[in-house]
Amino acid sequence: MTTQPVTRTPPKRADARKNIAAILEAATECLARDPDVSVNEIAKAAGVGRVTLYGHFESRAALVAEVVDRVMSQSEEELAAVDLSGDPRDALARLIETTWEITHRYGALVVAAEETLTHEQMREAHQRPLARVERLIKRGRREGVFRKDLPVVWMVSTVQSVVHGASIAVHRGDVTAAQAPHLIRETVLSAFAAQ
Amino acid sequence: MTTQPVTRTPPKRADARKNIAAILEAATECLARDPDVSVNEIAKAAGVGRVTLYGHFESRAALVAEVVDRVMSQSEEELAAVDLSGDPRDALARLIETTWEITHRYGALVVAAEETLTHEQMREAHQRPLARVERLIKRGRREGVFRKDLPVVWMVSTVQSVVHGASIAVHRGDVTAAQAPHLIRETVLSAFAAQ
DNA sequence: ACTAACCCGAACATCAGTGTTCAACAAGAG
DNA sequence: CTCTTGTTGAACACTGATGTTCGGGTTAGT
Repeated sequence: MTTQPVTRTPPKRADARKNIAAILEAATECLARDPDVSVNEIAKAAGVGRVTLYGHFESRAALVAEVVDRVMSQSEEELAAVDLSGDPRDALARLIETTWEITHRYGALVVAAEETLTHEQMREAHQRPLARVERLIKRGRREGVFRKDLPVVWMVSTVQSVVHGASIAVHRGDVTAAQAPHLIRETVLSAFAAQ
Repeated sequence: MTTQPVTRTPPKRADARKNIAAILEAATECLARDPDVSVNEIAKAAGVGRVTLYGHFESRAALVAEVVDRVMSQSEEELAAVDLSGDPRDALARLIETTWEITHRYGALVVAAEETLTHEQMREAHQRPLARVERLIKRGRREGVFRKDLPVVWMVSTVQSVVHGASIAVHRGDVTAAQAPHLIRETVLSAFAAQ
């Protein structure tokens, strides 16, 4: 999925590759700020003409899909590198830390994805990171450190809610980005603790 | 603010008043489902011509503002009726119950408001309900039943996050609307409990 | 240096939504 | 009953966005 299908066309020219990279980078940044940003602004931010952009991407939707795909695989990589062994509480804290960084970095990009991608694609995109949290929570319940009186699916959703809420709170200036991970961790772990 | 300025014009005709009511009702329902709904669809849902709608409301923005204003004052009324005395935990549970009902009922209307209203208007709209939660949390901290190691503003934001997350979870079918209040209450109270 | 690939701005077609005008028609208030 | 207010669909202008075409200019690769 993240591996590109082998193109049978001769390799692109150097400046074309550079422009494509610049467009993807600019699009990622722009969409993270404003999910409804126009193609025009993305092209301008990439230092490139709008026509050039359309030369490399079939449509706005295709560009957004490509950006989301890249961000997703990079995020997957980061999340896969998190150590989930040991005390589930510590593991969840580490997972939350990384999840927060990703969420904060890409801000409103998820909104752009929601507006562009199909529900099927969205479900697929959420599947792997969600499954990771779910596995960890289940282990914590088995080991008796997380409560068992709430549905697992709710607890997973709670992690997402609090992380997302923190992103908004930071954007609003209520708390700083530096203290956010601590607040999220403290809140979620208290909510999940077995009594 | 919620009181209409006394119009010096003669009272509207009966069918006009009825149509205005139908439009406001339809707009509330439509916007709660899709914040980007077109004026056309709102008019259709109200069983009225688009021109008629524009005869009663200067613009789409004016209509949205009116809808938000009405919803806000009704919500304010409901929230003001909540008994906030007694054990802060029980009081917060009651407040959460009502907050949940309102959030669930009006769904995506807040998104429509964000897209239409100014930041000033949004801040103003959030001020009163937020202040209510904040006062209650502060009292709970003074009385030693809520933790003091997290910023009050963060705790307020947490309530919002979890309620909003529950709305999404219900919409996604992960949990039912009936069990949502219980889950929210259980989660938030655990997160806020003094250790 | 030559050529194919690429860039770019301007102009165009298209589309969806907003907001307005008009003229015929319907209905409430007195 | 009648007159004023209100409703209506069709048609229009306008806006902002997407996506395309064209022609001339530029640049990377060999």
